[in-house]
Amino acid sequence: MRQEDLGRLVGYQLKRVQAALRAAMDDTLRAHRLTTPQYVCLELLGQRPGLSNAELARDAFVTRQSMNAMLQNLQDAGLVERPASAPHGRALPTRLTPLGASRLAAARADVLAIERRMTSALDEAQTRILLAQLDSMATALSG
Amino acid sequence: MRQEDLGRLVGYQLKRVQAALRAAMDDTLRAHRLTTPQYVCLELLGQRPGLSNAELARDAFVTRQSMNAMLQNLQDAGLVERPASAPHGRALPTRLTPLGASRLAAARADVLAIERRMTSALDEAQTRILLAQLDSMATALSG
DNA sequence: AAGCTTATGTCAGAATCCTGACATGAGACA
DNA sequence: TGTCTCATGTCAGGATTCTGACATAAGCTT
Repeated sequence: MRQEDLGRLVGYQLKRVQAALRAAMDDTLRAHRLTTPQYVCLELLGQRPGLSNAELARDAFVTRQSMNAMLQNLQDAGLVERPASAPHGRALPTRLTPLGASRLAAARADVLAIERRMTSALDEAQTRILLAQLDSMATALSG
Repeated sequence: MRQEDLGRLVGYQLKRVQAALRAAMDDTLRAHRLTTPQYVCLELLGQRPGLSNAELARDAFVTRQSMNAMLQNLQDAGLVERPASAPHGRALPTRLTPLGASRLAAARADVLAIERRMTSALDEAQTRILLAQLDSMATALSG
């Protein structure tokens, strides 16, 4: 097939996998009435309740403005809740509603199935090495 | 449950690396007056001259409409050229102008430096394995 | 106490990208 | 030949995200 130079760059293959993963997640999450960024937001809140908008934005790799709009939608859908006033500073700690928690649990099963399918060619040791390599790549770029 | 921590998911680390890579490329390419998608487009044309808009879109992981707008900008900037009418079918084969080729060469040096920095912790054998793993992950999701 | 720094939430505007739709050109096939 | 299917380029509209900017709140330094 096409054996062009671009395919031998890690950055290009990275983008290719990420695009395929995003498409697979969008397809699956549509049945749960969630977008991929929304799912990431719910997952973060499920594991670390009380995160502020800015913290969520950093961990989801979007801007504060984008995450704020996303939280508005999730709040209107009744999946998350925020206090009207800040208990400390300006940060508004966000939490999942019972509806949001159940929606997350249902969606997570399907997303984990995608993750398993994606890494089906890798055993546990290879996956561990891959995670370490990805971590070193991210820190090499950010740090 | 620590096992289901987001950081232990390959998909999340993938997104993290991709975000860091995109930020690094945006910063570097700004000096060349190029965006990251525009650079990818020029790189594709540099290696496979005469690609159509639809082919470029597929290989750059964007829609035809987005790529078409991108080509309009690159054409206005004098970096690429397209014939006014299609020599066969409806596809308009696009090529780099001399200015586009030189711009690409200058930008490529900086982008390859980022690629090397990103994979600085990996030797040649590890990089080869990583590329193979990423390829298997993409095909497992798409196929 | 006063000023500086940092972080957060928010508003306004623009740029980017996408979904949906339509007409055109080429090849396949009855 | 006529029709069907597929791919391409393009238009219109909307959704998402970003950049830039501002005011507020807490911690720290002087």
